[in-house]
Order: sequence, then C-alpha cells, then structure tokens
Amino acid sequence: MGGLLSELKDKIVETALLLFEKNGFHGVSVKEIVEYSGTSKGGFYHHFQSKDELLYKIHDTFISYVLEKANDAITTYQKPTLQLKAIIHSFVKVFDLYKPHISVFYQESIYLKPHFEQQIKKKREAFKKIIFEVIDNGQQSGEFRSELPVEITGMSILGMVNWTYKWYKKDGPKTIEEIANVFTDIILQGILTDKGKALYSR
Amino acid sequence: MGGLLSELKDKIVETALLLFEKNGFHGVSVKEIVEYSGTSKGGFYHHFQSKDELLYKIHDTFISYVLEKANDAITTYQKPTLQLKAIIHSFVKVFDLYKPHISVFYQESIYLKPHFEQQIKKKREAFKKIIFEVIDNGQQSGEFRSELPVEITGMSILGMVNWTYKWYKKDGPKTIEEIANVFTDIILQGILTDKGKALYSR
Amino acid sequence: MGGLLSELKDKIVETALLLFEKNGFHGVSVKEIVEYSGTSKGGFYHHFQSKDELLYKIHDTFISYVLEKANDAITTYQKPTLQLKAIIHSFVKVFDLYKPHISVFYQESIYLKPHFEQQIKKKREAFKKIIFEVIDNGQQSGEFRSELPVEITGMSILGMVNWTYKWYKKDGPKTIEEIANVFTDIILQGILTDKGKALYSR
Amino acid sequence: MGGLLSELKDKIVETALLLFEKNGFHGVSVKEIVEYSGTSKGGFYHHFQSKDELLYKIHDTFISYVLEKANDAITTYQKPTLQLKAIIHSFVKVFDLYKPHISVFYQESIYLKPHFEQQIKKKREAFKKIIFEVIDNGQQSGEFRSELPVEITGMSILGMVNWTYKWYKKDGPKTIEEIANVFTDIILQGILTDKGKALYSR
DNA sequence: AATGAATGAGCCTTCATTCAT
DNA sequence: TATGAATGAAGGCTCATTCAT
Repeated sequence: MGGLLSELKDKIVETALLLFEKNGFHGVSVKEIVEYSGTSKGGFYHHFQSKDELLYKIHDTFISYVLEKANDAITTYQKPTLQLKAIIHSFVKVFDLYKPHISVFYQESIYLKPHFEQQIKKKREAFKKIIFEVIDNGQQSGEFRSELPVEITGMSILGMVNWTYKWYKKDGPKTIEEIANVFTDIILQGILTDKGKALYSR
Repeated sequence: MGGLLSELKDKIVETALLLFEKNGFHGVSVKEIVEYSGTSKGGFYHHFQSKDELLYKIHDTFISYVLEKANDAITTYQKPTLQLKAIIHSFVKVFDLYKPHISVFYQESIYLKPHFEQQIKKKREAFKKIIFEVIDNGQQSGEFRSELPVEITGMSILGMVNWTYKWYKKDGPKTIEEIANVFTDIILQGILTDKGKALYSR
Repeated sequence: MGGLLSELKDKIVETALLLFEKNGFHGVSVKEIVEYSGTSKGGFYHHFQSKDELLYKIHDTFISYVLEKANDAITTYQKPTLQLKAIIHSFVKVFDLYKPHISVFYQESIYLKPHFEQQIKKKREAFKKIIFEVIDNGQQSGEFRSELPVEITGMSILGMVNWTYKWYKKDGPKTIEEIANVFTDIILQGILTDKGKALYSR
Repeated sequence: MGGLLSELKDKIVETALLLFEKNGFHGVSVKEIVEYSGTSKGGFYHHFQSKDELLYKIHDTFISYVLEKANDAITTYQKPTLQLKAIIHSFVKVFDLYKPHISVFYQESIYLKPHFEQQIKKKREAFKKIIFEVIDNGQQSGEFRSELPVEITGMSILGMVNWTYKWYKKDGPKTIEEIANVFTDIILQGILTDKGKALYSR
C-alpha cells in the first residue's frame, strides 16, 4: 500500500536499468534482477509480461520523454537557432536524469522484439523529424548554411550528442552544462551563416 | 602450402560479422554460424578457442586498422588541421569496408570478456589519444579555438563520426565521400579560429 | 440470501468443465478459470481447497449420477434384458446432460490425486459391478449367451457406450435417442440367446 | 555406433511411453524422461525438437501401424465379414505390442500441438473411413443388417475395441486372443443378417 | 466473502563446449 | 583437420497457492 502505485515495479525497472547498462540485456538474468530488486520471479512476471516487455518499457520511457522535450523546445521558441539550441541543451541534460535509460536505448534496441521495435521506431522517427525540420527551417530563414544537406547535418548533431552516453560520467570532471555548451558552440559555429552568427552573437 | 591460410577461418569471421550485426552477439548461436559458414562445431572450435575469442578477433581487426590509419594520417601531414581532416576522412571511409565490424565493435563490446576487453581498450585509448593530441596541437598552433576543452571536442568529433554506423547504408542516397565532406566541413567551421580558417580556405 | 447456495461455485464448475473438456486439466490454469467465471483467485480458493479438489468434484458429480441411474434401472426392472436396456439407455442419455463431465471423467482422471482417485474408483467399481451382475443374471436365466465371459462382455458394452464421448456432438446429425437404440440393438442381438430374443422381440 | 540407428532415441521413446501412460503427458517432465533413459537434457533435444514432437512421434508410430494393418486386412480378404473380422483381430492384437502407445494415443492427443494434431487426424480419419466402407459394403452385399446406420455402427465397434486400453493387462486373466474372439463374436452376432450368419457359421 | 499482489518451485528449452571417432 | 552426438548449467517463464487487506 502507500501512496505510490506499485513501488515494486519502479524498483524493478531501476534495478534492471543499472544492470542492463553494466552487463547488457543478455548479460543479466531475470533471476539477478529480482534478487537485486528484493522480489521474486512471480513478482516480476506479475508486473511485466516478459523480460522483453521490460526492455520495451525502458525504451519507451526515455524516447517519450525526449520527444516531449523536443516538442516543448520548438513550441517555446520560434527561431530555428534558438530551437536547436534548446533541443540540444534539453537533450544533453537528460543524461543526468536518464543516463542508464539512454545507454540501454542505444545498446540494446537490437534485442527489442519486432512488435515493440515498431512502436519505438515511430517515436524515434518523430524525434528525428523535429530536428530535420528545425534545420530545414533554419536554412530557409538564412540562419543556417544551406549548402549542408539536412539529413547528414541532422545525423551529425544527433551523433555528437548521443555519443555522450559512451563516455559521460555524472561524477566526472565535466559538468553536463559544460558539455552542452561546448556541443552547442561547435554546432552553431559549424552550421550558422554569417547572418545567423550576427543575430545570435553572445 | 601456398594460397590463403585457412579460408575457412575467414569465412567464419565473415559470416559471424553479418549475423552479429543483424541479430547481436547473443542473438546468434555457434550452431547458426557454422551452418551458414558451411562447417561444423568441430571446425569452428579448431579455429577459435571460444565464441568470445571470435568476438575479440572481430574487435581487434577493426581497431587495429583504424589505429594504423590514424597513425598514417599524422605521419603524412604536419599541420593539425590537415591531420584532423585526414583522420576524419580515413575513418569515415572505413564504413565502406568495415561496416559490420564497426557495428559489432560499438554494439557488442559490452560482451567482451574482461581479458579481451583490456586489450581492445588499450588500442581504443591509443586512438583517442591521437585525436586529442591533434586537437591540442591545433590549439597551441592557433589553428583551433583554444576555448574549447580538448576532451569534449574530441569526443564530439568521435561521436559525430562513430554514430554513422547507426544510419549509414552503403546503397543509400548519400555516398561516404559526401558524408565525410559534410562532417569535415561542420567540424572545421566549428573549431577553427579565424586564423585557421584563413590558412585553409578552399 | 435464500435461493441457491453459492451460484458462484456452480459457475466455477461449469466454466472449468468447458475449459477442461477443450484444453485438458493441465491446459487450463486457475487464472483462466477465475477470469472466465468472473471471480478471483480468492473467490476460487474460498470454494475449493485446490484445483485438484475441483477436478474431484467434477468426477464425483458424474459418477454419482450414473451410479444412481444404474441402481434405478435394476430396481425398476426385474428381467436382466430389460435392466441392461435401461442402463444403456439411461447412460447414453447422460451425454446430453453431462457431456463435458464425461469427457473430463475419461480424459483427466489420470491427474486425480491418489486420495481422490480412491474415492472415485469405489463408485466406478460399484457401477461396473452392477453391469457384470446383470450380465451374470441374464446368463443364468438363459436370456444371455452363457459362452460369453462376463467381464469381457461387460467391458465391451461399456466401451461401446463410453466411447461416445469421443465423437458425439449435441448438434450433430444423430440424436442421442437414435444412438441409444442402435447400441441396444447391436448389443442385444450380440448377446441374447434365441430364447432371449423370443422373449423380447419387438 | 553399432548396428542400430540411435538406440538412444528408441530408449527415450520407450521410457517416455511408459511414463506418459502412467502419469500423463503433463505428469512427466523432460527431466524425468532423461533420467530414466540414462541421458541428458541435451541428449533429448538432440533427438527431438521438443517434448511436443516426442508426443507426436508416439502418436504417429501407432496410427501408422494400425492404418497399415487395416489396409492389409481389406487387401487380403474380399468379403466384408472377413475383412471386418481381420481388422478387429489385428487391432486387438496390437495391444500386446503397443499398449502404451495406445494409452497415450487416446489419453494425451488433446495436448498435441495444432500442427501435429492435423497430421494425426488425417491418418485417424483414413482408418475410420476403411471401417465405414467395410460396413457399407457388407450392407450392400446383404451380409450386414442394413437398418443399422453406418457411422454409429462403426463407432460402436471402434469404441468397444478402443476401450480395451482402459482395462487390458498383458499379465491379466484374459488373453488378447480370447478378447479378440469375444469382440468379434458379439459384433458379428450383432450386425450380421441371417444370410450373413449362414455364410460364415463356424 | 472476496481481492489480487506476491511467492518460488518447477517446467521446457537453449547453447557454448567437449570428445570419441 | 573435421565431425556431430552428447553434456549440463543456465535461462525465461508458468502457475497453484498464500495472505494481508
């Protein structure tokens, strides 16, 4: 009982996240998850249809969150440059909240069962679409260099940002703020036109 | 005897690579590998101590190759800007040759046994060190913006480039040359000083 | 209050019966039973000690009923031929009322726990005894061919009749009356002496 | 090695047969089967795709055998009465060879997976068809009473014979020969016309 | 009376690896 | 070199049953 709906379920997710991040989806057994969560096989399967569904839930929690944040960013700001800045910043900051989710998202999605994979893919595409559109708009408004192909540019930004999960440590020497600033700096220097730079110079 | 030493061994690696890329290390059994390779369990274990060793060999082939290319790049050129350009170009071009290796390298390294992982890590660090040193040298020579922290800058470049394995398709609409050029363009615009830009303007 | 004692209990039995008939005792879980019955685990275990007890109750309901009918038959009639006819008829007619019980009785009794199995066995033996005695009496009275061994004859009649559960469909092309008549016809022709036939010719 | 192809496979089938007969398909675990067979889980799954496939193989061995025997019977004899006699005799005699197969066949077929069930059903129907045709032919030739419906008559014969698996014991007081004779006797008396009886009187 | 979250023993199956040939 | 039958630990999952509410 108590206030929260099924603390156990949350505990299982949290535990699984840490274990998956460290040892990979196939490097962690349900037995281990339940032992570290302080529950039982039955407890696990009462809350999740399968280990695969747990993996899906982890994926969905993360992608839904970043998709929402990206939508917030483009709603809050009108100018592509500011939108892009906001998206990058919000995304990078997610690392402090969702680092294990992100690691699992990018490492283990290959093991999502087809049915689940489709649902995740939809949201992933939606997120990419937002970024591509921001870049496209920025080129049309003259803020971004229009000689850069939208897709490659978009993927290069995504790559730079996403890759952070491979090396960022919360208790490392670099704060997430600092990282976000450097990324934004390099990218904007890299894609802004002179006109764009003039508009948004610090 | 002449000819190739053990074509079978190569055939096994090649097959495993494709299967691992598609289904993940744990999504492929030794049985499958030997069936698709046209050999047997015995044949497999004659050439590899274990499935883990096969994974290691795949990792090693790739990291050794890119490390060598990076060394070539810094030996061939003297100026950091040219060195960085060469490294990025050579790395991106690897995708046409080693796409499956790269996918496996970045997706499955979590499953490397500790002993193997250490050996790979050494080469990976050596590769990163080369990049970091190029950036550092560029900042000291005044070509690169010295306000950017070396590590974050290095990782942002690595991220942008590495991420390509997630989306690049050999028969897709973008050639690897085009991608390499866009990456180099964005990065150099992003990190070059005005002085640097003046030196290397097209 | 008032009315039927625990309609829920009956609903559970009814549901279980249909499910067991279709999927077998081990092909149906308590969870399924309670879901289809519109109750809960707690509701189930309030009425039944165990899933095994439910199986027992189903067995007992059926065997008690046919035993009673057989007793009625031998009480109502004096002549073995008429008794046998009545038993066969009453038994075959049970199919319209108790088809699922019968299927479960003959298919799943192997899974009765020893304790329950013994109790069912007693009634089953009592029923067989009645049939054997009718045959024996018929031979002694000269109505039945005495060269036929009682047990084999009895079991052949039982087999013919029981087997009906494997193929009889309530909405099939043959009515239960028709089937009962054919069985009686074949059996009586098969075991009656000429004297017997003379006595009971239509 | 040695002469026989996989004695182990046969040993597994034999063991499973005895265990299934006694405890039912779901009352026996693969663990038990391999322990009694003197092999291992791996050994089992090297020979059988699944426990379900083992169940299928047992079904198929039996139904294929009786189908063949029934075909022999109608090929060897021309007259329906002799054909029917031969079929019953050969079928009943199967009990000495295949008693456990038969028990499993009639008790556990409910647990056959749909794919396997279909294949068995085909052969089962073919067998029934042979019997129905013999009866039909006998009625047309005037040997069998034509007022009896073919299907009910056929099923009554099948029921009488099949039911034997419920009570026959190889070391019991009745030989299989004796049983076969009584069955044949009752059935022929039951369905033969006077003309038929005249033709085949002992 | 009734609920349903939680239990944990036990089930079927997979699979990397070994070894007699 | 090469084979493939055999191993057995370990994995994901089911399910009858319990019990606090």
